[in-house]
Amino acid sequence: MNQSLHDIASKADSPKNRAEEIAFILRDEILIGQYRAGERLPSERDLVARFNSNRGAVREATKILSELGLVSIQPGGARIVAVEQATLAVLGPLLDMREEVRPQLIIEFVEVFSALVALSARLAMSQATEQERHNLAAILDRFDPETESTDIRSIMAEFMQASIDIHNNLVLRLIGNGLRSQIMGRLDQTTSDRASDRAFIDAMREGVLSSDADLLATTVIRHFDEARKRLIEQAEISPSSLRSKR
Amino acid sequence: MNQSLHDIASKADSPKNRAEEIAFILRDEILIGQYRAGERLPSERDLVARFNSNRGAVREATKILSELGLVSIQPGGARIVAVEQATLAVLGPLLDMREEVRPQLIIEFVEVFSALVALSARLAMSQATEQERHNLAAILDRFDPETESTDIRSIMAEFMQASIDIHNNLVLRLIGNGLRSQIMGRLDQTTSDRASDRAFIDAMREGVLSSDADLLATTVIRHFDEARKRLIEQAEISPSSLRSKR
DNA sequence: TCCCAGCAATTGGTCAGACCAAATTGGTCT
DNA sequence: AGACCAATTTGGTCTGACCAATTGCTGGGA
Repeated sequence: MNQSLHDIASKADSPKNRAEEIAFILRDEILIGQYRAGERLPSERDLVARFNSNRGAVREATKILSELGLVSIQPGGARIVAVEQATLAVLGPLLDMREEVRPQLIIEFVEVFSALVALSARLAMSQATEQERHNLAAILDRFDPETESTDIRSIMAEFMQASIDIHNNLVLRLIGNGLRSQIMGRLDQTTSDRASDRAFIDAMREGVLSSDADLLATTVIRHFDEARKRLIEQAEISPSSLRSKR
Repeated sequence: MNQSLHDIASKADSPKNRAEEIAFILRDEILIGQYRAGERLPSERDLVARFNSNRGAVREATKILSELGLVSIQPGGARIVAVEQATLAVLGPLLDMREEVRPQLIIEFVEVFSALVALSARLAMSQATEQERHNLAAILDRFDPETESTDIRSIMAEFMQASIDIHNNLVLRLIGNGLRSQIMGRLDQTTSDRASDRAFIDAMREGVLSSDADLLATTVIRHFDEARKRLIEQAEISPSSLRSKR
């Protein structure tokens, strides 16, 4: 069977059925740039022939693509839509497929994620109970600079979730869901400065315990800004980083 | 013909085919709370009987729901998933369906949107050319406190888009897409303080022209914070606002 | 040469019916 | 009660057919 493309994509999503299998292959081909935006997707009957399947499965597959915002289906033909108009759900596949945009994409993610963590912390502080603040601090306490096992990334993710549980902002939660499912497990283990991490965590805990929203926000922003600068340096050093346009 | 404008403006999304029709009905029923999370969705064959359709259409419909994150389909049965685990795409329907959560949801949206606008403005300032900054200012200049027609909301939306075009952060763009498509045309025309709006716009323009990212960010945050407070007051005055849990 | 009306092929939308494998269910035996 | 098993239900796959709208070609007229 043809699984070459599938293997690349299988980092996170494994198709549950034939329709998803077809959808994922087509999705990856679109993201790779095999079809240009505005072009027509092969007709359902052609896809049936290509994938040796049936129209039912193919239609379900194209339905998925249209739900991702990658194609626009109309009677007469389906057309490819620019990635810029798609859904957050294309982020993960994009990270898996396009090696050359990975560094830049990760930087962009950090920029947004930091703002959202700062916002979430701020909102949580405005209505957290004593107990809830201690729970947040407990999450931060799990960080241990000695052991390599404790990943500051997972701690931040958990902190984000916990703070969302406090303020219960559904919009923020849904965005968080999207980002988490797309990014989780796709980030490299970049070595970070453990001492700086330690200081960051400590500042966070102080902010949480004293319920100082401003301190929390600035701490988060500053830390992620450093992380961003590190990432940019790495991207500039590594080859094939001269990306102008997507 | 060109129906994009109509599509965006129309409050209720009109199904393009039978599958979407079925999907939207089921989606709304789930969001209303007709099925509880964890419950089983009626079997495909039952749905065929109920909607007087065929399994192909019904399967496409459930595929859409699963893509929205509202149901989890497995051999043996499909189960309803909690709204909290869904996609941003449920926001719009939620605004349309659940009158009682509308005010709270709008407040939550404003909280997130303001943070994103502030971030976007900040990112844009860090790399905008002279020309681009003037374009941003031109958008703000469209605001005219005398005429009722100029909606500050649409100006902010346009400003957001323009700033995204400058920094070109794909993550932020995708989130913006999701929010825009869900919120556009579903917000009431709340009367705002035109004088305060004028001051806000002026401060924004000054920040843009002087490329002062910090001024921009604080201006945005402060203005939306006022808007939020107004919304909270309105929500507390209006009936059925004592919302505890979703 | 250019434009466009009209025709034919293509395309997505809908539908009916069949079989398979996995999961669920309900009853039975221990 | 609990473990086990068989029947039923359920989603997954597949075939083949017809309709309506769109598309694209083509031939005739300006």
